[in-house]
Amino acid sequence: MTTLTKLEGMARRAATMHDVAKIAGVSIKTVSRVVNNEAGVSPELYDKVQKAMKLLDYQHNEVASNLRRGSLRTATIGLLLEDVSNPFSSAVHRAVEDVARQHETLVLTGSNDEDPAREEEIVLALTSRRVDGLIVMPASRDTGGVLRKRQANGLILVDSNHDRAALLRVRRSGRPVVFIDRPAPFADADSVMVDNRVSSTKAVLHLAQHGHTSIAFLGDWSNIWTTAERHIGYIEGLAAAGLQLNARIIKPDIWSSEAAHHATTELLNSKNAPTALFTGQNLVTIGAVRALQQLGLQHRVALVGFDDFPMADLLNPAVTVIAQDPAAIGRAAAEMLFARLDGDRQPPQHLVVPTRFVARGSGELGIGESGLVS
Amino acid sequence: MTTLTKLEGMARRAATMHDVAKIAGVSIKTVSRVVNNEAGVSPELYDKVQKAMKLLDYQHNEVASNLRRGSLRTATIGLLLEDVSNPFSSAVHRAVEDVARQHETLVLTGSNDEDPAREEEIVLALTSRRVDGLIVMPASRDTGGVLRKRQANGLILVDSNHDRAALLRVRRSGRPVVFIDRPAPFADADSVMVDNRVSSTKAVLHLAQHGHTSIAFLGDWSNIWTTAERHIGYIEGLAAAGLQLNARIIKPDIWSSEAAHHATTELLNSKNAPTALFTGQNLVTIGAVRALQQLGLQHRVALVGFDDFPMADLLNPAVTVIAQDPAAIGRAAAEMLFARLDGDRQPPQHLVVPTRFVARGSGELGIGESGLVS
DNA sequence: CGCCAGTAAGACAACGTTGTCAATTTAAGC
DNA sequence: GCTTAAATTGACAACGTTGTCTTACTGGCG
Repeated sequence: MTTLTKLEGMARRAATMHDVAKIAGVSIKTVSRVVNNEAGVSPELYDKVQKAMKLLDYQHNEVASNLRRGSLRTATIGLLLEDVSNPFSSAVHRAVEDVARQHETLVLTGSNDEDPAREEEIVLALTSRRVDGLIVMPASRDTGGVLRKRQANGLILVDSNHDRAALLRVRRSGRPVVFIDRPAPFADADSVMVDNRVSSTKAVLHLAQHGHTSIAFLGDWSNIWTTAERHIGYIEGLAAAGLQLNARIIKPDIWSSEAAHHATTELLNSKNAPTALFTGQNLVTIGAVRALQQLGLQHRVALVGFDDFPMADLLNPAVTVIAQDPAAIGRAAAEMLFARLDGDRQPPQHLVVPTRFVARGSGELGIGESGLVS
Repeated sequence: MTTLTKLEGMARRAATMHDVAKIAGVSIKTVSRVVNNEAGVSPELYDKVQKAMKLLDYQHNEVASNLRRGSLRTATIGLLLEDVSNPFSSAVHRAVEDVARQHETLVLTGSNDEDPAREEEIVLALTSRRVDGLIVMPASRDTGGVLRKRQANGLILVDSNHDRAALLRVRRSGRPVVFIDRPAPFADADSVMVDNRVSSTKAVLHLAQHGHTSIAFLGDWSNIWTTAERHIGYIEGLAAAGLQLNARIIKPDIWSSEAAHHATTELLNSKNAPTALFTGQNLVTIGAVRALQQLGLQHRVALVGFDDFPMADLLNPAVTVIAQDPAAIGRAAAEMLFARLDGDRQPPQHLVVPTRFVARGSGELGIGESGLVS
């Protein structure tokens, strides 16, 4: 009664240890030992089991294995981004994947589209699949309430009151979460960000040094934390340069490249048009470039953008930017996460990854100058 | 003996149905019924269970659930790309995610970097986590053997002999696999691609129509299937236009933007330099643009590139391309996959997604012309 | 020859869940 | 009041694996 059994149910079902054991004529536990390379299996049986596994195309079921072992590790982490197809996000993704690979871990991704409800949905889906940890770029678009309040002496950021129930639950369950790009919504979580404020201040000072006194700000949704920080940096830059704040050349809440195109055109067609632009995000910069080209002003109006973008160096003039290093951000976040998974119990870390100011031409145009190149 | 039990082991362990049942004073099966919204639970018990779940922060364990239900669905699919941070790949990723969302499914991603060994590794990791299906952009870089053979009358593609053991196993286990961008390595799998050959022929004819008789080809690694197809399309285009094939203006195996830069410079500095370029890939096009700009020839040498890229329309001249629609490819592939998962038993489908020829200027430069813009 | 240590192998329960079926309660019909 | 059907509820096994413990065997030593 060792091997002779009609293999009836072979229809589609994947082979299990039971099947292997039956074929090899050993107990299921012995198969388990072989699979897990445990000691105490005689060479003959080891061989038999190996052959049976090959014959049946046995594939180890990690799901069941993890369940039995106490669901300690699924070797899977979750990565929540704004949009996986955004170049910034996808560069982060790749860096995270590379670190995860070193830990034999796979990455489950989701795009929240800045929608906190969608974010909750994804977090729930991730945790029900028992991911070991989470890297999250928290959504910050508002669902109704007010996120940001103006106060007499500047801007104060008010924490959003979306209920991050699912995220909170993850924290409480003891699984590590690292936040990227934006501050952690909970006090006790790690985060990796760049210094949006200081970088923006530098950009404005750079433009001021080239003689500009009328510098516009074009920003993404102002309830996004990074946008607000960059806005504050802009204001501080003007102050540091001794320039006036002029609300008429501040364009907030630009949600697309097209909107940026429109806003830029309007701005430059107005009386007292600015002589320099500081654009607070990727797509905004691109829209502004398009508008400048259409107006034929690309060599007369200076431009510095936050976030680098592909081809920025091939445009004419090439675009000066504050470049973030998404790969460094992703790598740092992933390394933090795996450190936590390996038992690191330090107090929460808040890493700041430096930005790089890349002068390419568009930010170095002086007043009235016509810096023709090629 | 209903609720009074010392909650000792509450340390870290996530709450299970057992815990909920104990608190609610019902059987575990009743909890299961509530969780799964099965009929036949009285309002009172339903309420009690709900309260207990909230109290304990109960989170359903899909892993165990799936195990019991027969591992039929994990509501997770695998997506294998060349590199998640490549714009083409990430656009595909996003489209796949959107379709997956409609099916309440998460996406596990991996980058194979054109390395078949890495691909096998990821496939193994994915299947051991029991993904429901796979979308794969098959790696085609060679690991030693010869993939492509020249024959007297053109190029013949030879199937690679990497052992795709893991992928084969997936197929045999009955789980669906859809291949994208490149043909399926097995006869019985679905695929979604563009017609690289015909599109390339069109590009060459377009250049010929603008008077060019000396049209160069710059291609990616020639053992990548798409590259080979585009090469064939190029040759067929020349033939259709009645032009000579000139091996000295064909530059194969360009592996980076920098290499493309170098190859282009060399080409245009040689005697009998071509008057038009057809670049067979994204990064190659970008390198060529950079070289043309540096040589000051961007308005004298025509250029058509395969694959659209960001900012192509903002360059001067704007770059004419054959644009693929990665979102359409991803969407189609995901829809095919879910159809299979829902029981579709049609013979293998091979979908061809159309390309779009986008004339922007660089491809419309005539011989000797100097099409100055702005 | 008997005893003990050491190794190899298997029996069994358990991980957290759900399918099956039996037990219990409730309501209704005569 | 008694029978019967319907609705609730729970006991138990099972999914595929691994941890724990027991059993069977080997050989060495006194």
